[in-house]
Amino acid sequence: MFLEQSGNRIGFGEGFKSMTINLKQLSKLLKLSPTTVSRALADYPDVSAKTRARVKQMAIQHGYHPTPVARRLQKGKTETIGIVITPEQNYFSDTFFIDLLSGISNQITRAGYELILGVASDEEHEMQSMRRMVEGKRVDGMILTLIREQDPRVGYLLDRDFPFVLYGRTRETRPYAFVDMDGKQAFEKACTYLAGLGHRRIALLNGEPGFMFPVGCREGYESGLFLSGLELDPDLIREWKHKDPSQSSYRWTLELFKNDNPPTAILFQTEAVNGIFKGLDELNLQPGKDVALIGYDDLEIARIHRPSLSVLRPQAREAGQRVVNILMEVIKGEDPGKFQEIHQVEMVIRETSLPPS
Amino acid sequence: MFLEQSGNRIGFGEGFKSMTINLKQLSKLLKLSPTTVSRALADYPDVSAKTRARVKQMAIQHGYHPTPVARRLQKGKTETIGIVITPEQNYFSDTFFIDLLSGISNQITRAGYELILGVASDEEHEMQSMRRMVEGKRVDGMILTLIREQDPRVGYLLDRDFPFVLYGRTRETRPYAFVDMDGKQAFEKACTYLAGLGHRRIALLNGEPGFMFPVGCREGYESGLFLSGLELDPDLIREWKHKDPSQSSYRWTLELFKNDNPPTAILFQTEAVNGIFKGLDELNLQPGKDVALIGYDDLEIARIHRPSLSVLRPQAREAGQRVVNILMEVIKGEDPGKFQEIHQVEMVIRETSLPPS
DNA sequence: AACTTTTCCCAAAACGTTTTGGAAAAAGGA
DNA sequence: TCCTTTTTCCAAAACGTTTTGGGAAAAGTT
Repeated sequence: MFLEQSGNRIGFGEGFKSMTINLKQLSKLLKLSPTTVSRALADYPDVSAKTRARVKQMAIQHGYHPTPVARRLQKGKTETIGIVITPEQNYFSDTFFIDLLSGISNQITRAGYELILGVASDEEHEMQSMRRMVEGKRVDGMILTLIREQDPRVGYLLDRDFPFVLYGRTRETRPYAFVDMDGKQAFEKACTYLAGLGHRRIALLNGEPGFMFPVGCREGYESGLFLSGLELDPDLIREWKHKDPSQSSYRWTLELFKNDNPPTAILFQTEAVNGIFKGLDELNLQPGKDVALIGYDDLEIARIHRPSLSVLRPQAREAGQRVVNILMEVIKGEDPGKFQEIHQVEMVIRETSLPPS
Repeated sequence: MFLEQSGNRIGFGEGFKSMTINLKQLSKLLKLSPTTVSRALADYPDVSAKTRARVKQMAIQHGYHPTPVARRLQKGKTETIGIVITPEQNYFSDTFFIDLLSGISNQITRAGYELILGVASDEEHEMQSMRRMVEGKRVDGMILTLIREQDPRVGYLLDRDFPFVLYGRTRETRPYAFVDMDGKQAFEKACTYLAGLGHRRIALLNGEPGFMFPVGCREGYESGLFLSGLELDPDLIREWKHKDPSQSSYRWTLELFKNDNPPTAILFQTEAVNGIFKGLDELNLQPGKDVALIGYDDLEIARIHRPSLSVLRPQAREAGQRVVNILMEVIKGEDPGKFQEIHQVEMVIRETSLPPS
């Protein structure tokens, strides 16, 4: 292999300075001032239609793009949004989260902004990664996910008056912007639906305590039982762990059926479905037939499993887009308290939500 | 809710300009020139130890961080690395990919750089997202994953002499930097191991054609057969699709066992394991007992499944770190052809790799 | 024709750093 | 003491934009 051929790529250490034309050069080419060229490209009204066209054409011809770094310095904005993920908490196995991220990313791009990603191994690093972004002046705003009941990140950002939007909610009295799914309404709907089918023993295999989402799930579950005239039986409520959803939900599934009066239906987050299937299999119970199942989140497995899983389906992409749009408003200086959205969740009935046998 | 209380957060539209102290202010406080302060913080030798200490102390006291945007402009670098993911191709269900990303992210942070993320819905958007980063002067270098045999991204970047590193390889004669797992060696090892146990009919349920990784897997598989004195039977090779690994691998599993002389062992990428388990279940075959299984990638399911799955385990975190370190060298101007790493993959024997019954 | 308004353009400043190219002060050597 | 070297600091320029605050020319008005 001839390595000599790489001799012509010297000087890439110059980064964005090399390669392309800049404003001054372009303006020289056009025999105009940089001012006019800049304003022409930005569609200011004080440059004639003719020169504007000429400028734009020349810009395209030479592939000119204003260097973002320079614009950012002048504008005093980073044009950048930060997000920190913690794979430890297994959020990622979710196609749901990817959809959310996809909505976020696309909307950010549309706004001409950038999304910078931090990957933290635990709660402490999560905070550390966020502080680097905020105090290091690397972002104009933050997006937070996987919110805890008491979430130090929220207090931190509120104290600094730094723009942010939550996907989810937390226990905090000061106003802040968020987009959340109506987990309560979703679980209430699923619960009353099952009760309507005749189920009397409905279990809840809930997410990890400490996080905010399971709180709403439980509220919806209890409210659903109440509306259906059913008693709450604490023995029918269990909580799995983020660290290994499959393992813990498997154990708790077995546990649920040790009951003298076992459940005929289970509500849960779809993340936990593998453990549940495994548990039911071991108990020789057919999912959907012997035990009705409704999961929250429409993961791939829900669709491909036979019988296919009835689910509650949050619109993650849309939510992601809303999060970004709201964050842009907050960055502009709008009052975050004005932006508190709770999105409805649709229920998709498939094969695992039959009446009790 | 009293919204008036947010009256004190006016003016955040100023972005990073507000909030914190800048170099000039800090230098005034210290009665030094900005030059000296800057150089003191950067540990230049031409500032006395005493003032250096004084400067650093004051900087910490006031929480001063040089504004990255300004530094980038001056240095002519974005201090930013780009990566584009395409969830469509289902890469993300992999804890493996998260580990890779985690290694990448941490190493980038350590270098004081930023990782910007693009999320593309398909191949075309993938290219578009990358072009935005490269031509828009938003990054100093790119990281590419999920490489295809013919990958237009590689040609594009080579043509522009733009720094990049592949996680994976492609068919390209010009020299480029990459970090790859030795899929060939891994599959060869797994294959000879199974043959050593007495298996004579070993199937390969390979990844999607068009991508580069399955090419190595197949080579290793064939080489393993050869080394073990076994014939290659094309009927024992099938390929699933990225779009729905479970569904397609399920179908191909059933297909494999329609054979008059069915396999007693299957090699595959762990992504496809759900489909395989389902297929075997339907055929009343016990994984591990009736059919030996070795998957590539140590996903959660491999560990928690009973029987637990024997796997080939790539060190994703380390690979991610290497990718970044190499990219930094390439950005500095080093010859990319010098950096071509192939990492060994270890085999973890668990419960699904027994001799044939 | 003289004055006013509108249209179109531009020079200079600013954004917050780092780097360049000295220069003054201190220390060392004769 | 005078000259040389070393130490320590700094003013000014530069990075590539956008914005500010006009100003000249053209068009409209009387």
